[in-house]
Amino acid sequence: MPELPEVETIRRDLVPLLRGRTVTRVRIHEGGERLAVTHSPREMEAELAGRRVEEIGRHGKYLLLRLDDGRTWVVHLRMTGSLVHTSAEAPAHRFERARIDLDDGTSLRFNDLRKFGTWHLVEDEHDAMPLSGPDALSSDFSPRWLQARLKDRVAPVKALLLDQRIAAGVGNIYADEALWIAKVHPATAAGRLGPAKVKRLHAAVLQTLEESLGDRGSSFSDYRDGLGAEGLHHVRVHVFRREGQACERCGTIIEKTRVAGRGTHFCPRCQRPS
DNA sequence: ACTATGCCCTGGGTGC
DNA sequence: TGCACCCAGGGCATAG
Repeated sequence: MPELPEVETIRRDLVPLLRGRTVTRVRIHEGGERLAVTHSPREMEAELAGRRVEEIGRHGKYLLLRLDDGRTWVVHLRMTGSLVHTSAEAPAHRFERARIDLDDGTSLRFNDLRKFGTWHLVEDEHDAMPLSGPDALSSDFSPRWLQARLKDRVAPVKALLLDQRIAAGVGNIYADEALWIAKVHPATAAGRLGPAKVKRLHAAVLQTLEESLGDRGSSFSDYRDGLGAEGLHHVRVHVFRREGQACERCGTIIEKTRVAGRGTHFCPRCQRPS
């Protein structure tokens, strides 16, 4: 599941391969009717053909391919999507949903087992991500901002960490990791966290995202970087999918439960309810 | 305004 | 070996 560190790794991989390149042809394969949100598959193919990619940006988990006609091609990988640069001749991945051929004879493949990934082609990129707040690695995501967003809320703090309006880019892996680092129980009513704990949680979010980015992301299942390789961070996580194993801080067995409708991993000793 | 729930989708894993 | 069932979850819609 690509979250901020994974999408940023892909972005950095693709910048030198894609910037300044012109799209010669796009093919959305049979069964990809839901991929292009703003256009039909045939329209999307036609609109993208001939466009040059000027810049590649990112906001939260969205990749932003800024085109020479002023529009932005907004790509979201959801849980199982990947965008991998290959030769034109490389055989299709088992779950290839679309291919993008470039003017240097290479191609990009959009692979997505569960078909949840989306493409938008828009004049204003905000239209493609209306519920996104500050990117979690931007200065707009500050301790003060987080404090204000959590104040008086009774929802579990984990649910709010997953809310892209509060911290765009945080997903299930890094929410669990940040809560462990900050020693906060995931089901704590957000408004009950004092300023010191909120500050600790904010720092923990940055820490886990940056550590994973340094490892080129986590490959728990389908995530691949822009060249098709796995990330390295999944072997260094503290709690995510480590239920039944010892907490590396205190030795207590990590538990798995359900919070905000998501699988949630935590240390019952380090992260006592407060 | 906030919170909870269900939907989308499909392969992999489990239990019988 | 085969089959039915359940699980994973980001973003969004909807209900309460």
